[in-house]
Amino acid sequence: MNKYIDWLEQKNIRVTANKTAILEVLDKHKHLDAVQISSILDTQNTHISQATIYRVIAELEKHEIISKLNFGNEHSVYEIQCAESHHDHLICLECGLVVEFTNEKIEELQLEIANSKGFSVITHSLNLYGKCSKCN
Amino acid sequence: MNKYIDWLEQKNIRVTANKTAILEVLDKHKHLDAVQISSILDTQNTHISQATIYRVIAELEKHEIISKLNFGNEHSVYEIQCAESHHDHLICLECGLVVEFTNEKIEELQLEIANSKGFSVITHSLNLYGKCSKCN
DNA sequence: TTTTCTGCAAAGCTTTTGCATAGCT
DNA sequence: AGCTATGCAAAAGCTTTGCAGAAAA
Repeated sequence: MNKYIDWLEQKNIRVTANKTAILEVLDKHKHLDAVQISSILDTQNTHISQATIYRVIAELEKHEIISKLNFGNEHSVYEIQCAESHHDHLICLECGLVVEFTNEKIEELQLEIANSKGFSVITHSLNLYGKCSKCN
Repeated sequence: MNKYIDWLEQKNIRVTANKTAILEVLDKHKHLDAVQISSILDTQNTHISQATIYRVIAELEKHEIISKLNFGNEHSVYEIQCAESHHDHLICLECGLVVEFTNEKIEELQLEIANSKGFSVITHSLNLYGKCSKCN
């Protein structure tokens, strides 16, 4: 509860029930798009207008409390970013399972490659698509 | 010219002027979305209805002649896939420059990671976002 | 009190679909 | 001839915006 309020206050964002409700949904069910967030809130009898959902998401993303991810063909999905370290994703194309991972060597190699092409890296996204152990 | 016809024939797709025109645009200007393809064709006095552009893109993607890419916030863009080996992308957040690269070690590490999580990898996408040498 | 947030309804964009005609093989 | 492709217009989705009233600091 207070966790979400803390995140907002740390970024000097006005605290409202809508914002904490959206953060709570995203914290419990990761990797949701705006429409899914809306649906889950409706299920919980916490209806929030779509306009507000989009506005809140945009603000949270701007302040780096949540981050936008692209998993292949679908729409962008969001996950909590603050209080979490960077990670990459393994996505099961069969059942949709998402597993997070980090790998130091890959991060290093990425910097080397960027360097060799004259790029400085600000961020990156690495998604591995395949089948999880259950779907194989 | 004939290159595009060959690609289509190899996949048993009916050859039409619209399809070869769209392939030609994508071959010359990489990483375009549907609207950009439409605009470029209009510039060349080769108007193709949007419905057709979307239908052709979908068919070309389904047959793996082109592939869809997500570069961060924007819409999906497309690039020629057939006759090109897999590669990853460095994207300049300032000027939009896209540089392609491949790295054997990263590919190997990806397989190792996936293995350790019980995943088999079908495909992957690795995008490095930053600033190119000109924009730094 | 002042600023920001919110809902509603409308508008904007991108993408998809139905249907009749045109084009490829 | 038979099957697929195409254009047009309409529909469907998702996202954004204007505005007036509500809530937070």
